[in-house]
Amino acid sequence: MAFKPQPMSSTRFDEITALCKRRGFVFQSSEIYGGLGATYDYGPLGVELKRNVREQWWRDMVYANKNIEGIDAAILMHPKVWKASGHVDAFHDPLIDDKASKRRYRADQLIEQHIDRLRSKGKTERADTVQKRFTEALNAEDMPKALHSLILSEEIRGPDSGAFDWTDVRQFNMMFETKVGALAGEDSSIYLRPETAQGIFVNFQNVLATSRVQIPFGIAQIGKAFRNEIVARQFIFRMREFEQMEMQYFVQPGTQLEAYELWRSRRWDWHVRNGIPASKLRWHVHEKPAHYADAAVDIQYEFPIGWQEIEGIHSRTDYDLSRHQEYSGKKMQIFDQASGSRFIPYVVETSAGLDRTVLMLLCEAYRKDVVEGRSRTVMAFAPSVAPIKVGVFPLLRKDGMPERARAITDALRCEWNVFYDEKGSIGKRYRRMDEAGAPLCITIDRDTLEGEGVTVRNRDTLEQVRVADDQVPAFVSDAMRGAA
RNA sequence: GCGGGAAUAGCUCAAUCGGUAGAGCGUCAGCUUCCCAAGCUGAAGGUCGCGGGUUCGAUUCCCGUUUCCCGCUCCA
Repeated sequence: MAFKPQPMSSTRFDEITALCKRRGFVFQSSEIYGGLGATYDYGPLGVELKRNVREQWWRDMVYANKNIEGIDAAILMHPKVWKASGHVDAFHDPLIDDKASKRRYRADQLIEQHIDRLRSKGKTERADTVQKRFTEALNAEDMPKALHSLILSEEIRGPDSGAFDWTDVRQFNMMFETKVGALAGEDSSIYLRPETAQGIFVNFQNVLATSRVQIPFGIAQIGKAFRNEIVARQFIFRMREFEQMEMQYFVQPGTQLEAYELWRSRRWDWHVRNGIPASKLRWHVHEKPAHYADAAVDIQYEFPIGWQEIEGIHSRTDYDLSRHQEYSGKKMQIFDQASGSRFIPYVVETSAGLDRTVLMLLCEAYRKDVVEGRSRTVMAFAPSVAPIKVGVFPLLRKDGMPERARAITDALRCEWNVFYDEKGSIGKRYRRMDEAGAPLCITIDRDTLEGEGVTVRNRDTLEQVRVADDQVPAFVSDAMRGAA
């Protein structure tokens, strides 16, 4: 996965994060205690935005496809899951820093290179000795320390600096560990899942047996995942606790690339439908897919901080199911009646970051423009994801306008998230709703009391139209579905 | 994780050469105004990021720590 930070042009990104806090989209976690790194909370507007994204995804992935079912697996899973998936090995790297060059290396790889060098110089005996000590160190109780002393005693130097100025070897475990009291065995440590996909794979047979789906079919899930990032920065783009929207699509071996192409375009279109212009999206093809994949591509969005991945579409082969079959001893096969054969399905994965999608929508929606010489800040959300759908105001706080406005608010409240406001000048109230991203504002004026209907103000065009009272719900409905 | 910078009201910032802090905006209460914020009045809100040290006294000086920003580094 390529992560190339671009030079920050980022007053704009800062402005967006500031607005998020000011208006209640996103707060830093545990702020009153000084904050917890790379962890954020969603405020009243943020939670609505996030819920809307989640619902749009579920609608498009689960309801819109008769062969896709949803699940909601636990965050805690049996430790063997992560052995089977390869995460235990892949997430435990012993790392060491060269203080001179400020570069970081895998400690085990430094030693392996050292051994290779000895061999190529013909110092076979010496290489064997080091190899033996290396193997011992890897199995040592304090493996990082053992590797460290081996690097020191062999006087292995920094490959880039030639210096001999190392930090300690530290093990960066990307998975969060926690304890389960009742778990049998020598170790009660278990992990908070680093991805939601495995919850789908381990339930593959359960879903197959209970939901009458037939291959090809998909299992969808939205849920939290946890990664102990070494460097976690850039607001909610990279968090230690984050939420994924994943769908694993199970297909006949040999048809995976067809499914891969299908989901590539489906996922791209979904982002466009949420209001992201295609010009701000691009494909990023993995030249060297991960060990389990035969094809992999990311959808990237052009954030103010540069092009960054928001979703991956990966053809994962039968790697995961095969591994679970091997580690669990349970069959992960499907019986094909037509041919009478059994096979382990291939899997095409769509894996989108929910928080990243939210951040993308925030960045895309944010704009400043000028209305009659006055600047305004607008969150131009698509109606489908806007946290507040309609603001309702009495033009004046008298003559029965507030009562009338409240009645209209209550009528809309059961279907839409509406916001009633009678404070301050009408212009100020419009601007407040602009910052919250409400697509429509309804204003009750004297003519409304005379039976002339209400005015509906469009956030983006600032146009106002008069709508009869009894037509308001239908008008709002149409607007929210994009008809207006 | 390393190096550099920063941290004062919700936000943007000021002041105190060491003697417990102000403004604008925002928020709240009211007034005014029939349609695009910065009209009027009033109020709330800060142990000056946190902990320790020096001092009669620390927001100010020193040390540590946390968080944020920038650069590097890492990432299935």
